[in-house]
Amino acid sequence: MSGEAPREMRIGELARAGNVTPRTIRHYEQLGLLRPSERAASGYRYYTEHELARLKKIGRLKELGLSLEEISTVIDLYFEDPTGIRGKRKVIGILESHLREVRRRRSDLEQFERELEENIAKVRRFLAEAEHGQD
Amino acid sequence: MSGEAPREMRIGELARAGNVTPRTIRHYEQLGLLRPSERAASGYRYYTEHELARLKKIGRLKELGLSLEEISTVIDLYFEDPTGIRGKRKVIGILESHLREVRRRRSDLEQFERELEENIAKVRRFLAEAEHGQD
DNA sequence: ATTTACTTTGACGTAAACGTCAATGTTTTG
DNA sequence: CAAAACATTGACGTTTACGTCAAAGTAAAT
Repeated sequence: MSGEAPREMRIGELARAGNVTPRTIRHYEQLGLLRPSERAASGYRYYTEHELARLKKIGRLKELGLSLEEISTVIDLYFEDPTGIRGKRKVIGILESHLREVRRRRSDLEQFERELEENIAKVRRFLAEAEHGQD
Repeated sequence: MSGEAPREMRIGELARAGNVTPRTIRHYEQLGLLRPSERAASGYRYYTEHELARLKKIGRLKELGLSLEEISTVIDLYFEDPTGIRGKRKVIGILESHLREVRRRRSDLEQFERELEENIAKVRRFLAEAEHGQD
């Protein structure tokens, strides 16, 4: 009725699945970013799909340009269910500042995108002219 | 008829305008990324608007996740006037891959923005409920 | 019961991108 | 022209995000 035997894996397998190295996973653990679901008597770390999802989320947040430390301040907002009452306003404050930052970066990227399009068009024109003349 | 006296500035002013430090500018110079337009007999570096534009471009390429070394291999594509004929297609190829990257990152940011908005709304709802109940 | 493959905890190493003196020279300003 | 503000070249320091041993224990496969 209850436990679906949640498919455990060790650090190597998690690393392959998450496209990182075991060292990276241990590093994340040191920063408090990703803890194993269980620790065997031997000392071996065991993980489940849940930790894999978290690992992947960390990767995406990294691609956004967040440092691991920044990630550690927000990652739980994605995984903890928000039933605690304490500090809700602070959480909102943090999320809102992240939102502002994301919007700023997005508009920077839009600007850059336009510049790139212009540059490409410019080079294309030169290319076309050149092909008309000699080659 | 010719020289419009192109408004020179020293490293400190360029740094402020580009929102970096003088150290950063010297570092970029060491990497061959950004050279002063002139070097006075005193040793002082002098820059113009052209170098400021270049400095800003470096910043944007950095935000794209390029390393300074990668930037040094492509930055000239943005500033050399494209009258040379050789390698135009390669240039277009690089610019287009940058464009693809920019678009990918932009859509990632959009996704993240939506997630943030959702999370904020969610926490807000919990906050409102809690205030209804006790507090 | 051995190999063989994995994992553990240190602990030192590294690459990138600057930060931060220090000692000294330069430019500007009152 | 003296003081304040700014710049120069070293050169060592720092942070981030891991890489890379080493020594030793554990698990899996034959």
